[in-house]
Amino acid sequence: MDQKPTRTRIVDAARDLMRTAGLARTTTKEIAKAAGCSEAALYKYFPSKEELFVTVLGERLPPLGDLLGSLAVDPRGRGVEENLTEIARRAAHFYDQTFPMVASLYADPQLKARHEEAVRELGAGPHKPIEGVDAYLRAERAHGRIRADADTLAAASLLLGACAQRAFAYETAPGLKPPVDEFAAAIARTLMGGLG
Amino acid sequence: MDQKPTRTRIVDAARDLMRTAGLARTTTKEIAKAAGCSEAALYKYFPSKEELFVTVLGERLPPLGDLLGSLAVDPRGRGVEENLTEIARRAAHFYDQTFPMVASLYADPQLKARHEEAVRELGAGPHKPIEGVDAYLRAERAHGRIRADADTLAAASLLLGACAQRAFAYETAPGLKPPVDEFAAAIARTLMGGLG
DNA sequence: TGTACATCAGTGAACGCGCGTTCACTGATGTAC
DNA sequence: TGTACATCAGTGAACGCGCGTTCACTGATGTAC
Repeated sequence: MDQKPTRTRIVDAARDLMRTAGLARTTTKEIAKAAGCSEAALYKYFPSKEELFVTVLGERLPPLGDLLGSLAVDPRGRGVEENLTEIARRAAHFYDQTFPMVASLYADPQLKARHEEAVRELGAGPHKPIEGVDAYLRAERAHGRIRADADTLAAASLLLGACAQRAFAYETAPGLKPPVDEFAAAIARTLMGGLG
Repeated sequence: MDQKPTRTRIVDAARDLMRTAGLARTTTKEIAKAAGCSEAALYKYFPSKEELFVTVLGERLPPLGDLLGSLAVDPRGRGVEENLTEIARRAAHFYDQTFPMVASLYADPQLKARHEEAVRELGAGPHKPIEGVDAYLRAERAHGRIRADADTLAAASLLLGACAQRAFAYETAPGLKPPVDEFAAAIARTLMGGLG
Protein backbone atom coordinates (compact mmCIF):
# COMPACT_ATOMS: atom_id res chain seq x y z
CA MET A 1 0.00 0.00 0.00
CA ASP A 2 1.58 3.22 -1.15
CA GLN A 3 0.92 6.41 0.76
CA LYS A 4 -0.07 9.85 -0.34
CA PRO A 5 2.86 12.22 -0.76
CA THR A 6 4.21 13.67 2.45
CA ARG A 7 3.28 17.23 1.53
CA THR A 8 -0.35 16.24 1.00
CA ARG A 9 -0.45 14.38 4.29
CA ILE A 10 0.96 17.43 6.08
CA VAL A 11 -1.60 19.85 4.62
CA ASP A 12 -4.47 17.44 5.28
CA ALA A 13 -3.33 16.85 8.85
CA ALA A 14 -3.05 20.59 9.47
CA ARG A 15 -6.53 21.18 8.07
CA ASP A 16 -8.05 18.43 10.20
CA LEU A 17 -6.44 19.79 13.35
CA MET A 18 -7.44 23.36 12.57
CA ARG A 19 -11.02 22.18 12.20
CA THR A 20 -11.21 19.98 15.26
CA ALA A 21 -8.52 21.00 17.74
CA GLY A 22 -8.56 24.75 17.14
CA LEU A 23 -5.81 27.01 15.88
CA ALA A 24 -4.18 27.41 19.29
CA ARG A 25 -3.76 23.67 19.79
CA THR A 26 -2.55 23.03 16.25
CA THR A 27 1.16 22.85 16.99
CA THR A 28 3.95 21.66 14.74
CA LYS A 29 4.31 18.65 17.01
CA GLU A 30 0.66 17.65 16.60
CA ILE A 31 0.69 18.24 12.86
CA ALA A 32 3.76 16.05 12.45
CA LYS A 33 2.24 13.29 14.57
CA ALA A 34 -1.00 13.33 12.57
CA ALA A 35 0.86 13.38 9.26
CA GLY A 36 3.19 10.57 10.33
CA CYS A 37 6.44 12.44 9.88
CA SER A 38 8.93 14.43 11.92
CA GLU A 39 8.50 18.08 12.78
CA ALA A 40 11.64 18.79 10.79
CA ALA A 41 9.93 17.41 7.69
CA LEU A 42 7.37 20.24 7.83
CA TYR A 43 10.19 22.67 7.14
CA LYS A 44 11.28 20.82 4.02
CA TYR A 45 7.94 21.79 2.46
CA PHE A 46 7.02 25.07 4.15
CA PRO A 47 9.27 27.89 5.32
CA SER A 48 7.17 28.45 8.45
CA LYS A 49 4.10 27.29 10.29
CA GLU A 50 2.22 30.41 9.23
CA GLU A 51 2.98 29.66 5.60
CA LEU A 52 1.58 26.16 6.09
CA PHE A 53 -1.61 27.65 7.52
CA VAL A 54 -1.98 30.04 4.61
CA THR A 55 -1.54 27.08 2.27
CA VAL A 56 -4.25 25.12 4.06
CA LEU A 57 -6.64 28.05 3.81
CA GLY A 58 -5.85 28.49 0.14
CA GLU A 59 -5.89 24.87 -0.96
CA ARG A 60 -8.41 23.24 1.34
CA LEU A 61 -11.31 25.70 1.73
CA PRO A 62 -14.09 24.58 -0.62
CA PRO A 63 -15.27 27.39 -2.88
CA LEU A 64 -18.97 28.18 -2.59
CA GLY A 65 -19.17 30.60 -5.49
CA ASP A 66 -19.08 27.91 -8.18
CA LEU A 67 -22.20 26.11 -7.06
CA LEU A 68 -24.17 29.32 -7.08
CA GLY A 69 -22.87 30.31 -10.50
CA SER A 70 -24.20 27.18 -12.13
CA LEU A 71 -27.65 27.86 -10.75
CA ALA A 72 -27.66 31.49 -11.80
CA VAL A 73 -26.93 30.61 -15.41
CA ASP A 74 -30.12 28.64 -15.92
CA PRO A 75 -33.17 30.84 -15.43
CA ARG A 76 -35.56 28.15 -16.63
CA GLY A 77 -35.89 24.85 -14.85
CA ARG A 78 -37.42 24.53 -11.42
CA GLY A 79 -39.33 27.17 -9.51
CA VAL A 80 -37.64 29.98 -7.66
CA GLU A 81 -38.51 28.58 -4.26
CA GLU A 82 -37.02 25.23 -5.16
CA ASN A 83 -33.85 26.92 -6.36
CA LEU A 84 -33.59 28.96 -3.17
CA THR A 85 -34.06 25.79 -1.14
CA GLU A 86 -31.21 24.14 -3.00
CA ILE A 87 -28.99 27.18 -2.54
CA ALA A 88 -29.78 27.25 1.17
CA ARG A 89 -29.02 23.57 1.51
CA ARG A 90 -25.61 23.94 -0.08
CA ALA A 91 -24.84 27.12 1.83
CA ALA A 92 -25.77 25.57 5.18
CA HIS A 93 -23.48 22.63 4.46
CA PHE A 94 -20.69 24.93 3.35
CA TYR A 95 -20.85 27.07 6.50
CA ASP A 96 -21.01 24.01 8.74
CA GLN A 97 -17.75 22.86 7.22
CA THR A 98 -15.83 26.11 7.04
CA PHE A 99 -17.09 28.22 9.89
CA PRO A 100 -14.91 26.82 12.69
CA MET A 101 -11.75 27.26 10.66
CA VAL A 102 -12.55 30.76 9.45
CA ALA A 103 -13.73 31.88 12.90
CA SER A 104 -10.41 30.69 14.32
CA LEU A 105 -8.70 33.39 12.33
CA TYR A 106 -10.13 36.09 14.58
CA ALA A 107 -7.73 34.84 17.24
CA ASP A 108 -4.71 35.69 15.07
CA PRO A 109 -5.17 38.97 13.20
CA GLN A 110 -1.86 38.63 11.41
CA LEU A 111 -2.84 35.30 9.88
CA LYS A 112 -6.33 36.65 9.24
CA ALA A 113 -4.93 39.62 7.33
CA ARG A 114 -2.70 37.38 5.22
CA HIS A 115 -5.60 35.10 4.39
CA GLU A 116 -7.86 38.01 3.49
CA GLU A 117 -5.20 39.47 1.25
CA ALA A 118 -4.82 36.15 -0.58
CA VAL A 119 -8.59 35.82 -0.89
CA ARG A 120 -8.87 39.36 -2.24
CA GLU A 121 -6.28 38.70 -4.90
CA LEU A 122 -8.32 35.76 -6.11
CA GLY A 123 -11.32 38.05 -6.40
CA ALA A 124 -13.10 35.96 -3.80
CA GLY A 125 -14.33 36.77 -0.30
CA PRO A 126 -17.13 36.04 2.12
CA HIS A 127 -19.43 38.62 0.52
CA LYS A 128 -19.21 36.94 -2.89
CA PRO A 129 -21.87 34.32 -2.18
CA ILE A 130 -24.25 37.14 -1.27
CA GLU A 131 -23.48 38.86 -4.55
CA GLY A 132 -23.95 35.56 -6.36
CA VAL A 133 -27.41 34.99 -4.95
CA ASP A 134 -28.21 38.64 -5.56
CA ALA A 135 -27.28 38.20 -9.23
CA TYR A 136 -29.38 35.04 -9.45
CA LEU A 137 -32.38 36.84 -7.98
CA ARG A 138 -31.99 39.79 -10.33
CA ALA A 139 -32.07 37.37 -13.23
CA GLU A 140 -35.27 35.83 -11.87
CA ARG A 141 -36.73 39.31 -11.44
CA ALA A 142 -35.88 40.17 -15.01
CA HIS A 143 -37.85 37.09 -16.07
CA GLY A 144 -40.79 38.23 -13.97
CA ARG A 145 -40.60 35.24 -11.65
CA ILE A 146 -40.39 37.40 -8.52
CA ARG A 147 -41.87 40.81 -7.68
CA ALA A 148 -40.67 43.68 -9.80
CA ASP A 149 -39.88 45.78 -6.72
CA ALA A 150 -38.06 43.03 -4.78
CA ASP A 151 -34.86 44.03 -2.96
CA THR A 152 -32.63 41.24 -4.24
CA LEU A 153 -29.60 42.15 -2.13
CA ALA A 154 -31.61 42.18 1.08
CA ALA A 155 -33.15 38.84 0.15
CA ALA A 156 -29.72 37.34 -0.53
CA SER A 157 -28.45 38.65 2.82
CA LEU A 158 -31.40 37.09 4.63
CA LEU A 159 -31.09 33.70 2.98
CA LEU A 160 -27.33 33.23 3.36
CA GLY A 161 -27.25 34.94 6.74
CA ALA A 162 -29.67 32.41 8.14
CA CYS A 163 -27.50 29.57 6.82
CA ALA A 164 -24.29 31.05 8.24
CA GLN A 165 -25.82 31.76 11.63
CA ARG A 166 -27.14 28.21 11.81
CA ALA A 167 -23.51 27.04 11.87
CA PHE A 168 -22.84 28.63 15.27
CA ALA A 169 -26.13 29.60 16.92
CA TYR A 170 -26.79 26.12 18.30
CA GLU A 171 -23.42 25.42 19.89
CA THR A 172 -24.87 25.52 23.40
CA ALA A 173 -27.97 23.54 22.45
CA PRO A 174 -27.05 21.11 19.65
CA GLY A 175 -30.33 19.27 20.09
CA LEU A 176 -32.22 22.31 18.84
CA LYS A 177 -30.20 22.67 15.63
CA PRO A 178 -32.60 22.20 12.73
CA PRO A 179 -31.75 19.53 10.14
CA VAL A 180 -30.40 21.01 6.92
CA ASP A 181 -33.23 19.95 4.63
CA GLU A 182 -36.08 21.18 6.77
CA PHE A 183 -34.23 24.36 7.59
CA ALA A 184 -33.50 25.14 3.94
CA ALA A 185 -37.08 24.52 2.88
CA ALA A 186 -38.52 26.61 5.71
CA ILE A 187 -36.41 29.69 5.15
CA ALA A 188 -36.86 29.58 1.36
CA ARG A 189 -40.63 29.31 1.77
CA THR A 190 -40.75 32.11 4.34
CA LEU A 191 -38.55 34.37 2.24
CA MET A 192 -40.77 33.83 -0.79
CA GLY A 193 -44.10 34.27 0.98
CA GLY A 194 -43.23 37.07 3.41
CA LEU A 195 -44.91 37.75 6.72
CA GLY A 196 -47.39 40.51 5.87
CA MET B 1 -7.81 62.10 39.53
CA ASP B 2 -8.65 58.79 41.14
CA GLN B 3 -8.48 55.64 39.08
CA LYS B 4 -10.84 52.74 38.60
CA PRO B 5 -10.05 49.73 40.78
CA THR B 6 -7.24 47.54 39.54
CA ARG B 7 -9.47 44.54 38.97
CA THR B 8 -11.78 46.56 36.72
CA ARG B 9 -8.84 47.92 34.76
CA ILE B 10 -7.50 44.40 34.25
CA VAL B 11 -10.80 43.00 32.97
CA ASP B 12 -11.38 46.00 30.71
CA ALA B 13 -7.85 45.76 29.32
CA ALA B 14 -8.26 42.05 28.64
CA ARG B 15 -11.56 42.64 26.87
CA ASP B 16 -10.12 45.41 24.70
CA LEU B 17 -7.16 43.27 23.69
CA MET B 18 -9.34 40.24 22.98
CA ARG B 19 -11.45 42.41 20.69
CA THR B 20 -8.66 44.17 18.85
CA ALA B 21 -5.48 42.11 19.11
CA GLY B 22 -6.99 38.64 18.99
CA LEU B 23 -6.90 35.89 21.56
CA ALA B 24 -3.48 34.61 20.52
CA ARG B 25 -1.81 38.01 21.00
CA THR B 26 -3.56 38.73 24.28
CA THR B 27 -0.73 37.75 26.61
CA THR B 28 -0.41 38.41 30.33
CA LYS B 29 2.36 40.86 29.51
CA GLU B 30 0.13 42.90 27.18
CA ILE B 31 -2.83 42.83 29.54
CA ALA B 32 -0.67 44.11 32.40
CA LYS B 33 0.76 46.86 30.24
CA ALA B 34 -2.69 47.98 29.10
CA ALA B 35 -4.07 47.86 32.64
CA GLY B 36 -1.10 49.75 34.04
CA CYS B 37 0.01 47.13 36.54
CA SER B 38 2.48 44.27 36.84
CA GLU B 39 1.86 40.80 35.48
CA ALA B 40 2.03 39.50 39.03
CA ALA B 41 -0.93 41.70 39.95
CA LEU B 42 -3.13 39.69 37.56
CA TYR B 43 -2.63 36.68 39.79
CA LYS B 44 -3.80 38.57 42.88
CA TYR B 45 -7.25 38.76 41.29
CA PHE B 46 -7.43 35.67 39.05
CA PRO B 47 -5.98 32.21 39.60
CA SER B 48 -5.05 31.85 35.94
CA LYS B 49 -5.21 33.57 32.60
CA GLU B 50 -8.01 31.27 31.46
CA GLU B 51 -10.06 32.26 34.51
CA LEU B 52 -9.56 35.90 33.59
CA PHE B 53 -10.82 35.20 30.07
CA VAL B 54 -13.89 33.40 31.38
CA THR B 55 -14.55 36.40 33.63
CA VAL B 56 -14.29 38.79 30.69
CA LEU B 57 -16.74 36.70 28.67
CA GLY B 58 -19.13 36.54 31.60
CA GLU B 59 -18.97 40.15 32.74
CA ARG B 60 -18.30 42.09 29.58
CA LEU B 61 -20.43 40.52 26.85
CA PRO B 62 -23.55 42.65 26.47
CA PRO B 63 -26.73 40.60 26.71
CA LEU B 64 -28.99 40.87 23.66
CA GLY B 65 -31.96 39.02 25.09
CA ASP B 66 -33.13 41.86 27.31
CA LEU B 67 -33.69 44.30 24.50
CA LEU B 68 -35.80 41.82 22.60
CA GLY B 69 -37.83 40.95 25.66
CA SER B 70 -38.94 44.52 26.17
CA LEU B 71 -40.20 44.67 22.60
CA ALA B 72 -42.05 41.39 22.79
CA VAL B 73 -44.02 42.50 25.82
CA ASP B 74 -45.78 45.30 24.01
CA PRO B 75 -47.93 44.01 21.17
CA ARG B 76 -49.47 47.42 20.53
CA GLY B 77 -47.41 50.40 19.55
CA ARG B 78 -45.69 50.66 16.23
CA GLY B 79 -46.16 48.45 13.19
CA VAL B 80 -44.53 45.04 12.88
CA GLU B 81 -42.13 46.19 10.17
CA GLU B 82 -40.97 49.07 12.32
CA ASN B 83 -40.41 46.73 15.25
CA LEU B 84 -38.46 44.31 13.09
CA THR B 85 -36.36 47.19 11.82
CA GLU B 86 -35.54 48.21 15.38
CA ILE B 87 -34.70 44.62 16.33
CA ALA B 88 -32.45 44.30 13.31
CA ARG B 89 -30.71 47.55 14.12
CA ARG B 90 -29.93 46.44 17.65
CA ALA B 91 -28.92 42.96 16.56
CA ALA B 92 -26.56 44.26 13.88
CA HIS B 93 -24.89 46.50 16.42
CA PHE B 94 -24.67 43.67 18.93
CA TYR B 95 -23.02 41.28 16.48
CA ASP B 96 -20.60 43.96 15.28
CA GLN B 97 -19.43 44.32 18.86
CA THR B 98 -19.30 40.73 19.98
CA PHE B 99 -18.53 38.70 16.90
CA PRO B 100 -14.73 39.04 16.86
CA MET B 101 -14.47 38.00 20.51
CA VAL B 102 -16.83 35.06 20.25
CA ALA B 103 -15.30 33.87 16.98
CA SER B 104 -11.90 33.87 18.66
CA LEU B 105 -13.10 31.09 20.91
CA TYR B 106 -13.04 28.64 18.01
CA ALA B 107 -9.26 28.80 18.25
CA ASP B 108 -9.28 27.41 21.78
CA PRO B 109 -11.90 24.67 22.26
CA GLN B 110 -11.13 24.30 25.94
CA LEU B 111 -11.93 27.94 26.64
CA LYS B 112 -14.89 27.73 24.27
CA ALA B 113 -16.31 24.77 26.17
CA ARG B 114 -15.91 26.54 29.49
CA HIS B 115 -17.64 29.63 28.18
CA GLU B 116 -20.49 27.61 26.70
CA GLU B 117 -20.98 25.78 29.96
CA ALA B 118 -21.17 29.07 31.87
CA VAL B 119 -23.60 30.47 29.33
CA ARG B 120 -25.75 27.37 29.51
CA GLU B 121 -26.01 27.61 33.28
CA LEU B 122 -27.31 31.14 32.91
CA GLY B 123 -29.98 29.83 30.58
CA ALA B 124 -28.52 32.00 27.82
CA GLY B 125 -26.87 31.09 24.52
CA PRO B 126 -26.55 32.29 20.93
CA HIS B 127 -29.85 30.67 19.93
CA LYS B 128 -31.78 32.65 22.58
CA PRO B 129 -32.13 35.80 20.47
CA ILE B 130 -33.68 33.66 17.73
CA GLU B 131 -36.14 32.24 20.21
CA GLY B 132 -36.85 35.74 21.50
CA VAL B 133 -37.73 37.07 18.06
CA ASP B 134 -39.69 33.90 17.39
CA ALA B 135 -41.74 34.54 20.53
CA TYR B 136 -42.30 38.14 19.53
CA LEU B 137 -43.54 37.10 16.09
CA ARG B 138 -45.86 34.47 17.53
CA ALA B 139 -47.39 37.19 19.69
CA GLU B 140 -47.90 39.36 16.64
CA ARG B 141 -49.40 36.43 14.78
CA ALA B 142 -51.80 35.81 17.68
CA HIS B 143 -52.93 39.41 17.28
CA GLY B 144 -53.44 38.91 13.58
CA ARG B 145 -50.78 41.41 12.61
CA ILE B 146 -48.92 38.90 10.42
CA ARG B 147 -50.13 35.98 8.32
CA ALA B 148 -51.80 33.17 10.23
CA ASP B 149 -49.61 30.54 8.52
CA ALA B 150 -46.30 32.38 8.97
CA ASP B 151 -43.27 30.31 10.03
CA THR B 152 -42.09 32.50 12.89
CA LEU B 153 -38.95 30.51 13.67
CA ALA B 154 -37.79 30.63 10.06
CA ALA B 155 -38.48 34.36 9.96
CA ALA B 156 -36.48 34.91 13.15
CA SER B 157 -33.58 32.88 11.72
CA LEU B 158 -33.60 34.96 8.56
CA LEU B 159 -33.69 38.31 10.32
CA LEU B 160 -31.00 37.65 12.92
CA GLY B 161 -28.91 35.55 10.55
CA ALA B 162 -28.62 38.46 8.16
CA CYS B 163 -27.49 40.72 11.02
CA ALA B 164 -24.91 38.23 12.27
CA GLN B 165 -23.51 37.54 8.81
CA ARG B 166 -23.17 41.26 8.18
CA ALA B 167 -20.60 41.35 11.00
CA PHE B 168 -18.11 39.20 9.06
CA ALA B 169 -19.13 39.01 5.41
CA TYR B 170 -17.53 42.32 4.47
CA GLU B 171 -14.10 41.83 6.01
CA THR B 172 -12.40 41.68 2.62
CA ALA B 173 -14.43 44.55 1.20
CA PRO B 174 -15.28 46.98 4.03
CA GLY B 175 -16.43 49.59 1.54
CA LEU B 176 -19.35 47.38 0.56
CA LYS B 177 -20.62 46.91 4.10
CA PRO B 178 -24.12 48.39 4.26
CA PRO B 179 -24.80 51.04 6.95
CA VAL B 180 -26.78 49.65 9.88
CA ASP B 181 -29.92 51.77 9.41
CA GLU B 182 -30.39 51.11 5.71
CA PHE B 183 -29.55 47.46 6.15
CA ALA B 184 -32.04 46.98 8.99
CA ALA B 185 -34.82 48.72 7.09
CA ALA B 186 -34.16 46.76 3.90
CA ILE B 187 -34.18 43.31 5.44
CA ALA B 188 -37.25 44.05 7.58
CA ARG B 189 -39.13 45.31 4.54
CA THR B 190 -38.09 42.34 2.41
CA LEU B 191 -38.95 39.85 5.13
CA MET B 192 -42.40 41.38 5.54
CA GLY B 193 -43.20 41.66 1.86
CA GLY B 194 -41.68 38.44 0.54
CA LEU B 195 -40.39 37.84 -2.96
CA GLY B 196 -43.29 36.05 -4.60
C1' DT C 1 1.06 61.50 70.59
C1' DG C 2 4.25 57.87 69.85
C1' DT C 3 5.47 53.15 69.12
C1' DA C 4 5.06 48.39 67.62
C1' DC C 5 2.87 45.46 64.94
C1' DA C 6 -0.64 43.67 61.27
C1' DT C 7 -2.69 44.00 56.91
C1' DC C 8 -2.87 44.66 52.23
C1' DA C 9 -2.17 46.06 47.20
C1' DG C 10 1.15 45.57 44.31
C1' DT C 11 6.11 44.60 42.33
C1' DG C 12 10.83 42.99 40.05
C1' DA C 13 13.04 39.23 39.04
C1' DA C 14 13.27 34.72 38.28
C1' DC C 15 11.53 29.99 36.87
C1' DG C 16 10.21 26.00 33.95
C1' DC C 17 7.93 24.59 29.96
C1' DG C 18 6.40 24.11 25.37
C1' DC C 19 6.72 26.19 21.26
C1' DG C 20 8.63 27.03 16.38
C1' DT C 21 12.78 26.37 14.20
C1' DT C 22 17.52 24.67 12.86
C1' DC C 23 21.42 21.59 12.59
C1' DA C 24 24.24 17.86 11.40
C1' DC C 25 23.24 13.67 9.93
C1' DT C 26 21.32 8.93 7.65
C1' DG C 27 19.89 5.62 4.48
C1' DA C 28 17.84 4.84 0.07
C1' DT C 29 17.92 5.69 -4.81
C1' DG C 30 19.97 7.32 -9.07
C1' DT C 31 24.08 7.88 -12.22
C1' DA C 32 28.73 7.83 -14.57
C1' DC C 33 32.25 4.95 -16.27
C1' DT D 1 28.67 -5.96 -13.29
C1' DG D 2 31.05 -3.33 -9.84
C1' DT D 3 32.54 0.88 -7.80
C1' DA D 4 32.53 5.75 -6.47
C1' DC D 5 30.01 9.55 -6.03
C1' DA D 6 25.65 12.71 -6.08
C1' DT D 7 21.03 13.55 -4.87
C1' DC D 8 17.21 13.58 -2.11
C1' DA D 9 13.45 12.69 1.48
C1' DG D 10 13.38 12.61 5.91
C1' DT D 11 15.13 12.43 11.04
C1' DG D 12 16.69 12.96 16.28
C1' DA D 13 18.32 16.06 19.06
C1' DA D 14 19.17 20.39 20.29
C1' DC D 15 18.37 25.56 20.54
C1' DG D 16 16.50 30.09 21.93
C1' DC D 17 12.53 32.60 22.98
C1' DG D 18 8.34 34.05 24.94
C1' DC D 19 4.90 32.50 27.58
C1' DG D 20 2.18 31.79 32.07
C1' DT D 21 3.23 31.56 36.68
C1' DT D 22 5.52 32.04 41.32
C1' DC D 23 8.52 33.94 44.84
C1' DA D 24 10.33 36.86 48.24
C1' DC D 25 9.80 41.33 48.98
C1' DT D 26 8.24 46.65 49.66
C1' DG D 27 5.90 50.62 51.05
C1' DA D 28 1.58 52.52 52.44
C1' DT D 29 -2.29 52.35 55.53
C1' DG D 30 -4.76 50.80 59.61
C1' DT D 31 -4.86 49.58 64.67
C1' DA D 32 -3.91 48.63 69.69
C1' DC D 33 -2.30 50.60 73.81
